[in-house]
Amino acid sequence: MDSLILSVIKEKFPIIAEIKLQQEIAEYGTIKDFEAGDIIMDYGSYIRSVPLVIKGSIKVTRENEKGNELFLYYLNAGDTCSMSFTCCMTQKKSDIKTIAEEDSTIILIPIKYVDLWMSQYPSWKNFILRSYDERMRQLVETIDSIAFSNMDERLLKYLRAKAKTNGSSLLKTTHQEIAVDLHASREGISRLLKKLEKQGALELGRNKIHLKD
DNA sequence: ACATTAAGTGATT
DNA sequence: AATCACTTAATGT
Repeated sequence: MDSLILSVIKEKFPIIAEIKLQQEIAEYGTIKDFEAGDIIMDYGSYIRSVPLVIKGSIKVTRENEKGNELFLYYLNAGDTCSMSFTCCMTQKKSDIKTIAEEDSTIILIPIKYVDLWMSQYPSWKNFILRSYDERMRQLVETIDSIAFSNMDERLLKYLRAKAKTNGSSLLKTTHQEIAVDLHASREGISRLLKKLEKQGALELGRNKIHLKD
């Protein structure tokens, strides 16, 4: 059993309360490290385990058949990937791609235990359901920001989410990257950013955006 | 100094 | 708002 996992679970996942469950996670989970930019899961891959994020942050992106990408949300320490449960359970290919936003560490739980613990440990079931609920809310928010808000609001939301997940208001990114994530044109993003800069919401530089509050 | 890549601009649809 | 066809600016070699 891995005592590092044990202590990190206690610290980052307080909702997982049963000692016995913590020990099982430590016994059957494996730690994996990723460097910023690493692709953790790609479209079309089959998933055999569920990740618990213990360090860093992970960017979750959706892609359609034509290769159009769309940013969905970030996973941070204490989060898990809700998509991976259903993916595992139904043996379907992944519809999403996950990339390490920063250097990140996750614990991989084999699907067999994810399933088993649902019936054995109330706090596990609770944790899974709560994660689902949270993610669902976040997705709905994302959907209506796509459906109803103008691009500049969406852009601001995107920048704020990025700042939050990185714990810094100085974002290292390019207009092109943002355009891909938001499924917009680079020129459009440049113009909107310029507008936001004039409004005093941020400061622009090459490869960087300084977000002001 | 030169090449490469990011960002800005105006016109067109 | 997207796309095109540039221009300008920043950066790496």
